[in-house]
Amino acid sequence: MEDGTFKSPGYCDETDEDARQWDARSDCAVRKVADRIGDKWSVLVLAYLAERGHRFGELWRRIDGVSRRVLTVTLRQLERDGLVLRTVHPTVPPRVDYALTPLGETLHVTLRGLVTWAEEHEAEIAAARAAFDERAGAA
Amino acid sequence: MEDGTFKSPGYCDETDEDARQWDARSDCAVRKVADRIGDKWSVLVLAYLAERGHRFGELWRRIDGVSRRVLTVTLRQLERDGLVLRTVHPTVPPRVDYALTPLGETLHVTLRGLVTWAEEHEAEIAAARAAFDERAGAA
DNA sequence: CCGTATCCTACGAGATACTG
DNA sequence: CAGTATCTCGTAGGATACGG
Repeated sequence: MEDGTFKSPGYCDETDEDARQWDARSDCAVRKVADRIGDKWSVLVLAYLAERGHRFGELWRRIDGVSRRVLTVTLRQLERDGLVLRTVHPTVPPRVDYALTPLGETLHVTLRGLVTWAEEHEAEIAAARAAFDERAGAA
Repeated sequence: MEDGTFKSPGYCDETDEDARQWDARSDCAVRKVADRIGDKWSVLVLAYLAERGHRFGELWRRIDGVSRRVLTVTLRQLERDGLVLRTVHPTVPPRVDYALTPLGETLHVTLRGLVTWAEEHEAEIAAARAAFDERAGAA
């Protein structure tokens, strides 16, 4: 995340032809997107920017808990991947606006599916957890 | 951050009614699902199990790179959340089968959306990166 | 075969202070 | 205001060895 180098050994060097359905093949794509939005804040940033453009400090204030440094890093990654557009206004004091690119918006739409799933099945998961933990406690 | 105007560690104790669209509210659900499948291996496990049931060692061999310990932890979490079913056959040598629960399958379907997105936009992201890195290098 | 128990390291990420 | 520079630390996760 910090440095420019990319991941460790190659996950994406598959040659399986019969595995292209959704398994070995997709770990590549999934891994990539997971590395991108799987961190602690990217999804939140995407969510807020989907709502409307934000200035840096504005974003920072809304996403409470994130440090300026980490927010910066997060935004840089999203910018690097073409998901977020960064606009610097040469004023004083400086002003920087962030917004979603068209590509970023398509991702956001997809992400909503995940959020929806999470919201719809929150109760089921909680129930499963409770049951599991009780079994574990009983044992 | 420390001014108490917001909530520090608790993300999911919201009372906002007007925020239910997709912003502050959804960070809760998204955060939960992200914590669940945002780790290095869960998505892969889900993918393989969606294909068909697997035994432990089978899974371990297919997802090369994961340690037994971490695979165990991953599976336990998924089991705990009701996404994966673990069946122990009281034979000797022991045999343990893993499969997706119905809930797990619904998540898998949703996840495919993300994979599809990643595959469809892989090239765009690569291009954006190249452009970004070049700008960075030029500066 | 299917794990658990330990130990250990690398990296994500918070705190803090400084710059343009 | 919008970052950058350091330092530090918690923890996910790898290696390895042992247990049922």
